[in-house]
Amino acid sequence: MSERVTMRDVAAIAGVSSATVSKVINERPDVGAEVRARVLETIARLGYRPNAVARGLRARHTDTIAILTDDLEGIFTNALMRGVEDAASAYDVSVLLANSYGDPEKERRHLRRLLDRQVDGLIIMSGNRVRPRSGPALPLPGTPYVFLYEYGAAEPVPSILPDDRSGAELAARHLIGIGRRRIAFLNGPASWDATRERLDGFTATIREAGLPLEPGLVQHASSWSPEDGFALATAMLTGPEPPDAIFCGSDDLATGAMAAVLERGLTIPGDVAVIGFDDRSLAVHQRPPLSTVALPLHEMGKVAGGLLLAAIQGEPQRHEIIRVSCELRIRASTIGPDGA
Amino acid sequence: MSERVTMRDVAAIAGVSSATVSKVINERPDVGAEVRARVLETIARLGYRPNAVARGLRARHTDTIAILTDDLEGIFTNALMRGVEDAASAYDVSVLLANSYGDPEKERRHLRRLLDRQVDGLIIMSGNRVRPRSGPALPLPGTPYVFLYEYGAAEPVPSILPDDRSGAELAARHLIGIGRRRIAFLNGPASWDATRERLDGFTATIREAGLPLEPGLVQHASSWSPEDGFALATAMLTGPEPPDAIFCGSDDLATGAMAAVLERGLTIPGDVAVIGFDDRSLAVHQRPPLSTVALPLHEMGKVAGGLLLAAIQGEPQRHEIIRVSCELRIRASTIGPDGA
DNA sequence: TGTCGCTACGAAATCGATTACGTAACTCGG
DNA sequence: CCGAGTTACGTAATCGATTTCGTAGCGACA
Repeated sequence: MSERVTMRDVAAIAGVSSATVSKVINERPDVGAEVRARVLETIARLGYRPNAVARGLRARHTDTIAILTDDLEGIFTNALMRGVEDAASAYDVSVLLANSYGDPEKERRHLRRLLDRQVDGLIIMSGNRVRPRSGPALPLPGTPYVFLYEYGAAEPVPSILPDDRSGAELAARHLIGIGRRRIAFLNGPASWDATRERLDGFTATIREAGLPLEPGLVQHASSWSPEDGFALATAMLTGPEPPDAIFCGSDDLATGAMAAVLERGLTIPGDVAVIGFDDRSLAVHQRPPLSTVALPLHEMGKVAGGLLLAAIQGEPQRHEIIRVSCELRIRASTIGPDGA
Repeated sequence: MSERVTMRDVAAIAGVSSATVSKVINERPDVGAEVRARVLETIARLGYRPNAVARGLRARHTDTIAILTDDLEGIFTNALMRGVEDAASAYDVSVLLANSYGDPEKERRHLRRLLDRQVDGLIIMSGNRVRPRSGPALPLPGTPYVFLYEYGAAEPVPSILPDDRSGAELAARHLIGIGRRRIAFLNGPASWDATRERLDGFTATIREAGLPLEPGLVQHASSWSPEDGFALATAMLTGPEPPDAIFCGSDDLATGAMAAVLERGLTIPGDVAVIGFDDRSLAVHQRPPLSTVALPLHEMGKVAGGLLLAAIQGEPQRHEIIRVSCELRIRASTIGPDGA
């Protein structure tokens, strides 16, 4: 229970007023070199640290932004948050994480608390409450916010998304480039916006190359799970003309698809090349290691953080959807020892 | 930039003093029913929310605790944090997450910031700075803290760990129970405390059952990766007397081990039963689904949160290592269609 | 009726910083 | 040598709540 040393203590010992100490800390110009040195020395000697709560009260900003997410497993949040932190650390702003785990009530509570806590801005990865399906949206009084990895936001604020369409194009072109002719797309659930955009990119590229695009080659799974990937891939492979490449909507789907290929005694990538989407860490540990289209999570976070910080500094916010390019990660499931 | 409504506004409109408003909010007894109702009505009508920063300054507590972690991937942190949040929500305390991603400098900065921010307590899952290998530990002035999932803490504070020893016993007994006689232990790196404890539990159980315990049956991997699991399991299986069961130190190791078993044309669990440790989400998606010893992450978080909150309420802290029991999750890799 | 004890409320200090403003001391040109 | 301008520091208000303490009003009781 040792009493913390306050600014007054420093001032008294250094023989100046607390206003001067404050000026030294905030590096204001109107303080002499001699006094500054004495104050600095006293601060160091006493181990003084400013009380951020008191500072926040008076200064009317807390140098804190928050991420509001509902990512159950925290799979994507980690990388996204790291990007945001990288952007924020340049401004000496710290980042809070509030996870509702998909519970709207929790989300509401979190949002209220964050606002009570006077965060300077919000990154929203969870739109249940802010843009609810029904009922009024929670007002965000004067607090800037941006959407991150949230499809379909209509507010007049930036919204940062991966470039799903061009990501799918990347995958398709890669498979075409290694000589595949019957390329299947094992897409995610049709209800997701991302799958539609990826479908567009895939279809355009395949059509452009003059390759077949039969209904059987393009399927929507009903979830993103490996189990669904296994089931759908098995169905594709048992058809009359099986594909020689499968582009999967997620690494999990691809994991299941690879199991299906191997179980039928076919080789990867010799008989069937497989490529995923996301680049989750499991991708590299697959046998064979899974080629994939990497989601630019870190970069997306950086962009979101940068825009939010700019908005906090007073820059006007426009409504724009910012697409961040995906990156192709080529591994052994498309170019392997038994391939090409 | 709409000015936020303050307590004074509420007081003025309700025709009372701000002291009274404060009392209503904090549910103090000395306020009449009639006035209370009027204040409450005014608060609701104006949409007033108390400013947590101002409150924290005067009340000298912020109703906030923080988790300091260095978990790069955030694999365990998510579940742990959820446990902490569950414990904290009963006290209406919110939980901050600070991740150093293994960078000691970042950890130092986070810790300083959290203390500046006057958090009421800390859960430490990252001991670099608090108990550094070299150099002085950062003092935590009057702020209670507990260690969570941190081996080898020597401070006079509680330290919450999984019961690794009995977890290993659980696995060994299960394998014995399904009739296996040559049980191998593909343990994690020997430098980790947990592996030693698991080894103790495993050895004791096997010895007690009178089963063989040759050096070849007990191996340490040099990492926790599937690749190492694959390599070591392959070595075990190509020996003169291959095991009929493999207990792996992590689900990742087990994933590699299963691949090794299958690649040699053996069946799981028919020829070789495989069981892991951790119960990461990938376990259930394996083919076959992986039996495993589940780390009680959620419960550990709850215990840690509960103890920290108790300490904040003023209860004295003892130095004790609290072990939380692991749980056996039996799936098809030990009891499957081709097994038993 | 006078006094004691409660109850219910308000005035004002307080938490620990930031900041607008006032003012000595000093500089410098005319 | 004087007045304006600059520099360097201090005084005091302020941020928005909590909390201590004082007191008006009331009922009860002797």
